[in-house]
Amino acid sequence: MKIGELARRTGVSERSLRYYEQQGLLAADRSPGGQRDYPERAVDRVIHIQELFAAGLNSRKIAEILPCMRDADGGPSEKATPKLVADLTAERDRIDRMMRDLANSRAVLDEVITAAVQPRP
Amino acid sequence: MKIGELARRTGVSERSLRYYEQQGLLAADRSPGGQRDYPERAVDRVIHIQELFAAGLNSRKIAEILPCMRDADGGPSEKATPKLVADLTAERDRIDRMMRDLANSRAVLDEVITAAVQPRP
DNA sequence: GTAGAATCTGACATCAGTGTCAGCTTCAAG
DNA sequence: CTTGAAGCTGACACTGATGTCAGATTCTAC
Repeated sequence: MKIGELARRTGVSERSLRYYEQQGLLAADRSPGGQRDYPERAVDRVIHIQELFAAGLNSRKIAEILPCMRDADGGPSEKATPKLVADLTAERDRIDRMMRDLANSRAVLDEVITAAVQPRP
Repeated sequence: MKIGELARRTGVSERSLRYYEQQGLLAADRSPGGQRDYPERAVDRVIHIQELFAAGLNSRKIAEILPCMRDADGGPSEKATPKLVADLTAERDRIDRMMRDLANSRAVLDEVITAAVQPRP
């Protein structure tokens, strides 16, 4: 599959897909003329990458995690090192914190919205 | 209270406090010599600002919301306009989406961690 | 073979909050 | 008064994923 189709199917821009390759997150074969040729699994991989970006991880960390993830083909190709596990645990804690903060922020917004819709008598 | 104390009490850098003022988020009196003098309520206000930043709102939006928030003194000084309510509702939806995404990302991390700690037989 | 769509590389811009530094002024304690 | 800590302004850097553009090349359908 060429880059245009992958972009269309994942909703990720071609620019970003090339960036992912540059960061070592997403490999691609090349046609004789040099154009990228992605395997079918790239779709899931890109989606995984986006999930991790959405979680606030940077590309370096994502590059470490990806080989340890179970993908469409089955088990992970690498096992996480103790250090990576520690890092990931820290990230998970950070996400937990972020979710609590977001819940709080949501409540703040909600209060403003409610107050505006149903003003004090 | 001067800027150093406010920074210490809120955990926000002096640089950021000055930036908040520049963005119209945080007013301060000035001493005869020109130094900022914050009221006690500024502490809560800064915390509110941080909450909203953490929720992904930018300073423009925060500037719109702040006057509509209930602060230490009681009721909001302004009522949210219909447009602001619509904006805030959209933000709230965005936060909801983000929380779902984070929950998903958390599960992804958790899977990697679990797989590493307790490998398949 | 040729036209047009798709892809390539490389470079520069953006956003927005924050860090940091320089040079100067003000404040407070002795 | 003096001295050192704290504050002020203004400027520049950074981060890091993504947008965008230019100019060249490749692919695909006719």
